[in-house]
Amino acid sequence: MDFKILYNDKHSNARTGMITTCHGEIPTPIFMPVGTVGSVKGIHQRNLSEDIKARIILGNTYHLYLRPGLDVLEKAGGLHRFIRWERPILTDSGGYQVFSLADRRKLSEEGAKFHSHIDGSKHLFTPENVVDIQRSIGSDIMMALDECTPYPCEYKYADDSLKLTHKWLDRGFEQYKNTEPKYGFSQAFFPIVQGSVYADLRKQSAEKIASKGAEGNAIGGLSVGEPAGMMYEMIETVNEILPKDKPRYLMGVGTPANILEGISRGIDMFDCVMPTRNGRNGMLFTSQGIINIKNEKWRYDFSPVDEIMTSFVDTDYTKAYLRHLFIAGEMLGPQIASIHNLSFYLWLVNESQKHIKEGTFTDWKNSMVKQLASRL
RNA sequence: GGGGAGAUACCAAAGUGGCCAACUGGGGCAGACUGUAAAUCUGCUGACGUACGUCUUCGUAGGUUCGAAUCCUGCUCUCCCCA
Repeated sequence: MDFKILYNDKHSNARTGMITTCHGEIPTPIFMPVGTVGSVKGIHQRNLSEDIKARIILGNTYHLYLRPGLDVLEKAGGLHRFIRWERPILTDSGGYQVFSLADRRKLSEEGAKFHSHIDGSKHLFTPENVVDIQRSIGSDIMMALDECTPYPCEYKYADDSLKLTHKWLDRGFEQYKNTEPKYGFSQAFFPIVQGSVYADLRKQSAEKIASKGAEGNAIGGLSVGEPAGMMYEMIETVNEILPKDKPRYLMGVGTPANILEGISRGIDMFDCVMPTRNGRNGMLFTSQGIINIKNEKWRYDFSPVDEIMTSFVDTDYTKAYLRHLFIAGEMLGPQIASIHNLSFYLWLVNESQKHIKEGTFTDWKNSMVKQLASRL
C-alpha cells in the first residue's frame, strides 16, 4: 500500500492525497461504506461502484468469521471474489464487537472470548488469529485487535485497557510480519490509538502506535457517546503525534459535520453505519440539512430529496414518493435512502478534496457544518 | 312476521358495579440511531395544563346506586337464523 499527499490546506490540517492498493486507488479524504457481513445493507455492488462510486468498503472480521465462515471465504478465493467487489476492502478486527457485544465477551491478556450472537457458541479472538482470519478474508487493509472502550470510562479502566490494546498490538504486528497474504496481493495492517477521552493516554497511545511504522494508523474509541467537542480535542492531540505521511483513519465516524471537522484536523479515512442504518430508518442527510422522510410535512413535496442531486435516486424520485414508500413499509424506500445517503457522503468527501486543492476548504467547511446540522 | 346476538376512541377489539380516560393490535404523529446482534428501537395518540390534576366520554334518552362502559327501562341502528 502506498500513500501520497497531493495538497495540504493552508488554514487547517486538512490534506488531500491518494492511497494506492492492489485493488486500486483511493483518493483521500474518503468515506468507506460499511458492509459488515459482506454486504452494504440493501445496496447492490453495482450501485455501490457505479452510482455511489464507493472507492473502498468495510467488512467485519467477527461477523464474517461466524458467517459464512473461513472455509467458504477461502474456497471462494477471498472476500473480493465472494462478494464480487473488485475495489479495496478494509476489515475491522472485531474490536468494535468487544465494545458492542460487551455482555457476551470476556477479555484477558490472551484475547477476547465471545459467545456468538447467532448460536451462543464460544470463540476466542487473539491478536494473532485475528490477523490470520483477515488473511483468509483477504482484505486490503487489516485492523489490529483492540478494545474499544465505552463512554464514560474511568481513567483506571482506560489506562488498563490501553495497556492491553498495546500488548495486543505488539503481538498482532508480529503475526502480521510473520505471515503472508493468501491471494497474491498485499495487505496492510493498521494499529489503533485508544485512550478514551484522556489526553495523556491518547498521547501515550499515539506515540506507541507511531513507533510501529505501519502503513496507516487508526484512531478508535471515539464517537461512542462523548460530546463532539471532546472527540475533536482527542483527534487534535493524537494527530500531532501520528506520522503525517501515513493515512489516518478515524474509526466509526460519523455525522457529515463530524467528517468535515475530522478532515480539517488531518483525518484521511472515515467509516460509519450512519448513512445506511439511519437511511433505512428514514433519515436522510442532504446538502440542506437533515430530513426525516417519514414526517408528514413531505407528503405533498414533489421536489428531489436533495437539490444538488448526488445520485440517480435524487433525479428519479421525489420526497413525497420516498415518504410513501417508507409509510407503506416498502423495501425500496430504505434502499433509495441508503443510496442517497452514501452518495451524499461520497459527495461530501469529494467536495472536500476539491476545496482542499483549491485552498477554499475552511470557509466551505464552516458554512457546510452549520447547514448540515439543520433539521428540515 | 318469529327467534337470537350486538352497538366501546380513527379502525379492530378487551373490559360486564369502584383498581377505567378505558388492555391489546393496527393506523396516525414524533423521536433515537456514529469501526451494524438494527429494513430496528422508544414515546405520544379524548380536551386543557410542564406536572399533581381538572373537565367531557363507551349508540341514544331516562332510571337504580355513595359510585355505571358495566345493572334496569324506552328508543334508534346493525348482524345472524327461521318463515
